[in-house]
Amino acid sequence: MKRRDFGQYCGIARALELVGERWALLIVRDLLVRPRRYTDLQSGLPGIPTNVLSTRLKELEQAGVVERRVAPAPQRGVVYALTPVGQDLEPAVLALGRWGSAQLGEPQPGDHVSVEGVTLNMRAAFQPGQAEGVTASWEIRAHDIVLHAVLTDGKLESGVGPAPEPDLVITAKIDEDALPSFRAIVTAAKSGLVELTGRKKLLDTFLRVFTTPRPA
Amino acid sequence: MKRRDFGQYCGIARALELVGERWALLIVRDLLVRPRRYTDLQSGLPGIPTNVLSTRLKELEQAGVVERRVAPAPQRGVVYALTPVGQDLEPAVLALGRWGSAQLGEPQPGDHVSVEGVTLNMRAAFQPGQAEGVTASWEIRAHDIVLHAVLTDGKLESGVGPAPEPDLVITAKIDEDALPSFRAIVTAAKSGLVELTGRKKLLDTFLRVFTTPRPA
DNA sequence: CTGCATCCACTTTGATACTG
DNA sequence: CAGTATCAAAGTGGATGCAG
Repeated sequence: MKRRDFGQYCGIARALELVGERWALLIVRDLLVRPRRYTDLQSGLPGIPTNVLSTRLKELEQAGVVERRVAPAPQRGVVYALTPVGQDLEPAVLALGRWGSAQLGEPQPGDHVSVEGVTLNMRAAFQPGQAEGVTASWEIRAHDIVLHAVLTDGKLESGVGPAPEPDLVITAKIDEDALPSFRAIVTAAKSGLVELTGRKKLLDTFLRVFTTPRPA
Repeated sequence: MKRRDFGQYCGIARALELVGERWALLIVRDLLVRPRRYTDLQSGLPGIPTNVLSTRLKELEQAGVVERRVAPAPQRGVVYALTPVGQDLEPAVLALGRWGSAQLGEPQPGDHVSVEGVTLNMRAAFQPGQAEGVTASWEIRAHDIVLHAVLTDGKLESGVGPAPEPDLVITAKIDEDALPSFRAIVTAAKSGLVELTGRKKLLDTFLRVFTTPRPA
């Protein structure tokens, strides 16, 4: 397996050699949220050819970014997860996501949204400066998407699924045929198109702590 | 010109659609340092096929990342520069560069180093926390590479070429046949393999402010 | 079922040559 | 200087096959 390189001794070039190929960073994005199986990745990345997914996983494994685990006793099967090196990609992925979010136009017909995507876009929107000292937890729901954000003294933990004891559950009322993207959720929240269960005042906190800078 | 997209309404996917193709971010890297002409880019990116450079520049222009300027009176010709949107990519490029720098092994035979690469790797190594309140300027030299870093009350300005009135000129003594990468420069500085002109105590400051985390 | 491998049409890349 | 033209090789997307 010969790697095509850029012939530059440079951190950026190296990064692109390791995770710059098509679909690679989207695989990493999904794995940043939680370990996934082959078919999970496949369905979370609509349009990825199966052989490309297979190839990428091998390359990422060889690059030391992804780890292939054969799950043990109970639910056996293969699970892909990020190595510590792979997890170190999070700041870079979030930075890219911030920039990309500002360049998002309207959803194209055929676009999909995954929980992983929404979770990462939420993390990208996180403003540590606005969160200092804040402790609170949210559960966010839209269509069939459920995720949570837990702030503990300004530190963020986030992931898929319900929060254990959410201070506030935000259910965004998004049009049946519209996409439940993070942006759409925030827009809904700003317009009051949400159902709130819990400490309703924490909605403003949420909107302050998770801010997508307006696209120019 | 049909864009292949990822079918996801997600900031990361959007970013990859706009600047995720081969060579694109390296072009952006070079332009983050200074506007360049076609042939400058070509020689700074050894190995890029000319038709690919041409195609990328058109795509990046259409994406609103790069601007094609026909230079006026004196030195006429075409100059490529980043738009404000393109400049907003800097945090993402630096984050990728930080990660990639940690994954750099030894230079491969045939690897090149460009001033643009060194400059960006230096910016990626910048630790704002260590620079608070610091005002100083350095000129860094190695082989035929010359760049500068000017800290004004903790704010960094950096670029190619000599500094106007450098507080310290650091000339790294790097083996004739070794690459003058930023990493090599830092290594040389740590080993005292440098020639210093000016306020020699600022070498330690430099090393503290520009720190590449050790690769694991 | 999951986790791929194989096959094939199509597109992109890389290398080189050439032009206004 | 600033690209276009050409063409072989590699990579991608889509469909299908198949073992555990």
